[in-house]
Amino acid sequence: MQWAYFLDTASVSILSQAENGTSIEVSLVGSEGVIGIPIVLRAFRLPYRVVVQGPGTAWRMKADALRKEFDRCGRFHELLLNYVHTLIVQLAQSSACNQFHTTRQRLCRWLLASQDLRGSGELRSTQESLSQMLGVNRGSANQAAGSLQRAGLIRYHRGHITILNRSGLETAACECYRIIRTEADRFFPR
Amino acid sequence: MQWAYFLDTASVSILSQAENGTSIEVSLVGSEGVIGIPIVLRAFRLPYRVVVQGPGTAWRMKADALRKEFDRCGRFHELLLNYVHTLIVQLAQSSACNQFHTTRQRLCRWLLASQDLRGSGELRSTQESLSQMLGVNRGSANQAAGSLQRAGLIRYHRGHITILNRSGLETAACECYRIIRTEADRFFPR
DNA sequence: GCCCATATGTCGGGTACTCGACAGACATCG
DNA sequence: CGATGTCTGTCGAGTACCCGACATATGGGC
Repeated sequence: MQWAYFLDTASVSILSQAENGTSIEVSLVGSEGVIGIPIVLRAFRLPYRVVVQGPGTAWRMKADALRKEFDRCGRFHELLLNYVHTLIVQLAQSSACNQFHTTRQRLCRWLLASQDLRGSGELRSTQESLSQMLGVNRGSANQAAGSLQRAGLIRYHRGHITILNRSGLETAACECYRIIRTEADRFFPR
Repeated sequence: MQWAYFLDTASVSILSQAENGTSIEVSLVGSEGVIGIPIVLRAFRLPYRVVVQGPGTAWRMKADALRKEFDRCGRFHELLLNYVHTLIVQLAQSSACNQFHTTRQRLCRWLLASQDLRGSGELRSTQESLSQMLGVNRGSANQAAGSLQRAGLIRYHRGHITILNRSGLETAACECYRIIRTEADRFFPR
């Protein structure tokens, strides 16, 4: 890890790949987050893949500079620690969510989080890549997406997803979206 | 949060409770860990329950003192950050594990981690509490535990579990145990 | 020795999801 | 225009797990 990235309009997925080749998104990072937390935690590596979700801009910073500024224990230190806290809550909640909630509920959560990060109801993702984010079979992703489209919550076509009814999605999502969002808003209000 | 706890012989589960009342363990903390990370992250609360697994000892430290010592950015600062890194990996891996692996595999992982933390192959846990740790139905926990007992890997009786064949458990567990363990050993070798 | 709370075993119906496969719809490019 | 690769819809067999219920076994307390 030579650089840390502060995302501007880009959003980034952190993916875990299982031994059988399937993958699942463990964290979705946007402008309130940082790619490179292991640098400040003195770990310098992370056993996961980082995938940029689409075109967008970011700033980068040398790992050494990041650590030096962090170690001054000023406002930068505090902000990064706050982000680490929201990351921990995001990870813990995802863990429970994967165990308890249906693919449909989790898809709603992903769509809402993606809209938050990209600041737009227009998303780019095929059902194939959706299934890799959610860690499910493509057929299951198709069922969930089709169900949301029939309910009028989203519309999609060849890799282009449009969110039509955000509050409807919030109702159809599990509580995990709200829990993660509440914790993030404490430190990074919009 | 008034106190942070440094565990000695105790082990502690951090549980997430879903709205339907079911629960799942999101983190298992032992002597290499700390209860109270939100204090140093300036969050001071965490939306999860903390449950002590059994009798054991720990030291405690006032929240203010913890934060002050942390902010000196010395060795204590570094050690806590290292633990935060291992916590992040533990959470991310659990998230993937819950999605991909069977109850039997996950039970093996939990037994191995518990043995590591308690330093003993004698564990106290009923199938009911096992099911709450794994976030599954008690019937499923019963099936998984019965299968391991028939395979000669463990023996259990009325809330008392004995690990008979540790390497067999490692074979029957998913890769998640090894991944989490490897990351922890980097910073906290036994 | 008996009672009772606790722990474990089991069963059947139902559901969500997997896995592989195939077909149709669509956009792009030659 | 036709060919090709991508994206989406669907299907059937199989599996893991849920949920509630009930039965059995066990150990401690009276």
